[in-house]
Amino acid sequence: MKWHELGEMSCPIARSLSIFGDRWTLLIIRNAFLRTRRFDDFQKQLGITRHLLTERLNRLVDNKIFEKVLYQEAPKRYEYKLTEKGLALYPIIMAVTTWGNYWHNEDNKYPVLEYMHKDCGYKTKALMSCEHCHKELTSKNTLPYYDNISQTAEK
Amino acid sequence: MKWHELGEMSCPIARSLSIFGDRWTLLIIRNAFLRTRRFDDFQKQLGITRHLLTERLNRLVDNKIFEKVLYQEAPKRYEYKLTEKGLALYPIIMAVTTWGNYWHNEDNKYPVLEYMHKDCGYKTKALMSCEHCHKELTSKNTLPYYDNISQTAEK
DNA sequence: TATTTAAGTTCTTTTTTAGAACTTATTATT
DNA sequence: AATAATAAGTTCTAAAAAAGAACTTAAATA
Repeated sequence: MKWHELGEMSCPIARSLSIFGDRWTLLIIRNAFLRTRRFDDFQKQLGITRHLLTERLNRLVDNKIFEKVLYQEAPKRYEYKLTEKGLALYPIIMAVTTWGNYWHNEDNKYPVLEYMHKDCGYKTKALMSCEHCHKELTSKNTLPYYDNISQTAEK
Repeated sequence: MKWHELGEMSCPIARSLSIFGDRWTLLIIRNAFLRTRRFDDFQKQLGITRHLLTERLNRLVDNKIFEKVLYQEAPKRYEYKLTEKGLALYPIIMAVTTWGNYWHNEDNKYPVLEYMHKDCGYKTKALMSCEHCHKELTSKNTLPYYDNISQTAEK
């Protein structure tokens, strides 16, 4: 399967992975959430090659996850700013963080990245919960399905 | 940066990506949640090369996300079953699904994968919420930090 | 006996990634 | 005025990873 084929699958996970299913893209996005916006800053913070960073940023712009915003006229310089679509990736960042913190951290070898919920003022954990009853969602208590089953064939 | 270096970073996102930061691994895990357990079934459903599938399954077993369970004596055959650590990846699957459904789906070209919450009986959306006040967590209202700041240097 | 099933392994080719040096336009420093 | 620094790339070559197809092995089945 090639990249572009992955992007045309009906499964929303496959389509998402056609954008960030690699070693670097979610790290770039993580740093964007930490307010990094410029090419050289991403490059220095991540240690990614300039070549790859160019390619990844272009993909993210093409997919409307970043927008290029002019910040200097001569020579023209742009920064990369998360769009609304990009900001909507936050739950993924939190879910990955939470798993890495508590499950992929044998003997608590690594520090735990905590989250403070500013609205209520408490240190919090991110829970996946039901929008209806607010209880936690797990693989045991949820059932995935396509509404229109005829559209689900992935061939 | 090499794979193994990514796995030794203190950032939980970087460490997580050292396991599933590629095109295939989350798809394998998605299918595992849909009850696929055997080598040939993963291979046929995904279209992944047998070579890569072997490599990925081994990595997942090494990292205790799958366990190999003997299901036949002669010749010995094992199936790949999600461990508790593997099941804990479900919020990531849901977060990726939700984003792909609602944000990476221009003109509703692709079907929306819905979730039913069996406990309350309603069709639901997965929300990232605060374990304390149960309100939704977003990049605007949360603040990430390491408790022990001295451990956070990533070099 | 020949075919099928299941889970890999081996091989070659193609694609991606890593790593380092180079470019371009402008501003700041000596 | 000449030189160095800043910022955002681009252009190379070498190394690593993935794609794709064929082969292996051991037992069950037709």
